[in-house]
Amino acid sequence: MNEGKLRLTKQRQIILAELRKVTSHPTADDLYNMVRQRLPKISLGTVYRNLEILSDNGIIQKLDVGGTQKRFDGNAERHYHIRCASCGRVDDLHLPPDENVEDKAAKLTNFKIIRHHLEFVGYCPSCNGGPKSARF
Amino acid sequence: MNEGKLRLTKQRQIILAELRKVTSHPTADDLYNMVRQRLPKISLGTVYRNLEILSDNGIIQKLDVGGTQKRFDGNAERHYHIRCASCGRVDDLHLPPDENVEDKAAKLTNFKIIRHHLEFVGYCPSCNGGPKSARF
DNA sequence: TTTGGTGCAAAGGCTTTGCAGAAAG
DNA sequence: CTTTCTGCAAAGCCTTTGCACCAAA
Repeated sequence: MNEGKLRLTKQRQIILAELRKVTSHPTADDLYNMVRQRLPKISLGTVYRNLEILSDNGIIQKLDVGGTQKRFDGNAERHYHIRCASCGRVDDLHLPPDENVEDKAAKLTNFKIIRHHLEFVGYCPSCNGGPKSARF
Repeated sequence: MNEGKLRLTKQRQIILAELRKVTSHPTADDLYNMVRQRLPKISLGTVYRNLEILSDNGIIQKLDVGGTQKRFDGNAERHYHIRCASCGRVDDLHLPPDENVEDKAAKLTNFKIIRHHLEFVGYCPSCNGGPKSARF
């Protein structure tokens, strides 16, 4: 975690700006390629470090929606996601967050609940026939 | 994926038996250590391969509940999970799966929905004071 | 037999980290 | 100035894979 104050470096500003431009929930590597168009000398390590810092501070969200890579969301508000089982694309789902569900869960466990995640898996419009039609 | 027929090898049977013994959602490495007590010569690669095959065939579930390692669940029925933000422990949550939520989501997207996952994050009884008291 | 499975070790893929120099405040 | 940040490269960690031998059916 990061205890000190954050500096507004060029790298940090551009990473955040690029992430906020899109709704595609890019991976760290995606962001690296996006940012590189404006800052060709930036390193992948810097992108990882900044994404970590920004999400630790609640400025962005780090998503773990399945797959091998983490994804990032420039929208820090609570919302749900849907992922394509075929191409991996992740979209926002504008379903109002269910507040009651945490109370219901609280009654069934001894955990102190902090938050919940709801993720849908399906086939996106481009992959719609199912897995076969989606492989190339 | 696996198209051929499955053989009932000693390794496969014991991996499945050990996984079904527990409700702790072990990682591949956890299982490796569990199985090694009965089959000392088994390799970690075999554990990974079998867990993959078993989950591809719907006999077990592979979980991606956050953190760096995947976890495995010997209970193939649909159910939700709760993870401790401090120690990483994952418990089952016996909240009845919400069937309606997939219909609601379907109206908001062009995806063909296959399934959904609901995961809670909190502090487990052992870590209950929050993150500070939980670090050793 | 035939064909899928195993053990071993190496390779892979994503992410983190040590370090010396650069830059923000 | 002081402290954080950056670029680079190496290291780390989890998982997958190639290969020769083994074993289930």
